[in-house]
Amino acid sequence: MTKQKDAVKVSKDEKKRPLRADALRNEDAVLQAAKEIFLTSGVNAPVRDIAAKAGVGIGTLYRRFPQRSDLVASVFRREVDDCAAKATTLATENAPLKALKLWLKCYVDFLATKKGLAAALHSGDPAFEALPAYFRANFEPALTSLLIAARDSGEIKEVVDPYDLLRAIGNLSVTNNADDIKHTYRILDLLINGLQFEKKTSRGV
Amino acid sequence: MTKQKDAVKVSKDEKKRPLRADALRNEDAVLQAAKEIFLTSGVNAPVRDIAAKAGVGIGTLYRRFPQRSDLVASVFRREVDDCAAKATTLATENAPLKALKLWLKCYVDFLATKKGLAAALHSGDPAFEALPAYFRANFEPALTSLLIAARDSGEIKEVVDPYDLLRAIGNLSVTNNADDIKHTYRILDLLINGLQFEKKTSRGV
DNA sequence: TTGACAAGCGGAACATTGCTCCACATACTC
DNA sequence: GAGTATGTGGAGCAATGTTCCGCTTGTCAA
Repeated sequence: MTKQKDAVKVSKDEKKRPLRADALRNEDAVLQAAKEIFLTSGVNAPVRDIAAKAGVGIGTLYRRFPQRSDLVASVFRREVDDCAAKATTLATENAPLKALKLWLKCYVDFLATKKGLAAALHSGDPAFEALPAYFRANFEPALTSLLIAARDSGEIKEVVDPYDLLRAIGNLSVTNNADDIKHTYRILDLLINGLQFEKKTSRGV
Repeated sequence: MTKQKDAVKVSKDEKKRPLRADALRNEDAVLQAAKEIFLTSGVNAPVRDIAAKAGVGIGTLYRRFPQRSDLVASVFRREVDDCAAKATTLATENAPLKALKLWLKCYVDFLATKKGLAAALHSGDPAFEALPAYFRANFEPALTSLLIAARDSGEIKEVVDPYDLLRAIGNLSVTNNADDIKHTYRILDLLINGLQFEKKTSRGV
């Protein structure tokens, strides 16, 4: 209503005001603390522990994340963002095939830390409903660009459907235990190897 | 130590004494109540509700099932037992193929009520670790005998690997929503149909 | 049938944890 | 520097898992 608000509004593109600096800091601290605690104690860790680790009060945490599940979902989204963003970084710093390999390893590592979350995803909590779509919406383009770059450079012959590949690796990781990650890496090598050569025409069985 | 105890011990095969009659009744009531409540409210339903529905005190429930997860696991085992036992019943009351069909439908229904449990199974709680093995140890023989009977009677041509079939149907059920059970039935019909005819030699792709 | 007592029962009480509320603090605007 | 919207912190509430223990009851020898 007032001039000030309008002035502020102009400087920002949507809401009335930017978040206060301390609020931003706190939000970041909470997400970081939650990420670490989820990793060590699982997604069912007490909210109090997360607030304590982040050095903020419980009220602060709840203002930003009204429900436990909101926090879990935010951490998840943030990690998806990080992992997907790494595709760009890796692509600029490495040859296409190398970038592809490195990123797929990142992806496996990402999955490896999501054990407890798989259970949460199936809990029926509405806060989690959008996560699979978010997952796909971020990872599929990331992998697609890596695959295309590798094919254009001639380092791989085939471009598999990115979603198929993501799912295949996902299934690998889900079925295996935490310490089977070596096994997952080996199968991953096999998959990458397969990408590098002309597909033979399959016949019979 | 005393004669009495020895006498009792002889009449029983393992522990010192049989469970008191009321204790047995209560255990049964709790399992029944838990089964119903898990179905309507999920496996996270309050323990108090279950005790109330069973008409017993909380202490009674906790004596028999020291942890929530013990109760969940017991209910699960009991349902596995029931479902597996039905294979025998159905086999004696029906022609082999009919028995097979009916049992697979039972199995689908069993799976349909296990949505919340899938999440619990991946929660990492040690009480659940043995459940997948229990699942397989009971269902695989049950299905095997039905399949063999149907093949011996000539009603089906192929005997697929029972575990493959169990898993395939399991995956069907997991991927689909609760009201997609009709769809699962249709695919199940297809599978059964496939069993009834000679397998064609596959070629290409 | 009865008495003795171990086995079992029930629920009050405690512990943990998700979440709310509001008096107080502080970053931002002018 | 003052005023105020914004944000903070943690006490406290409610729900729920779990323990504890005095009372009740099924069981069995006599």
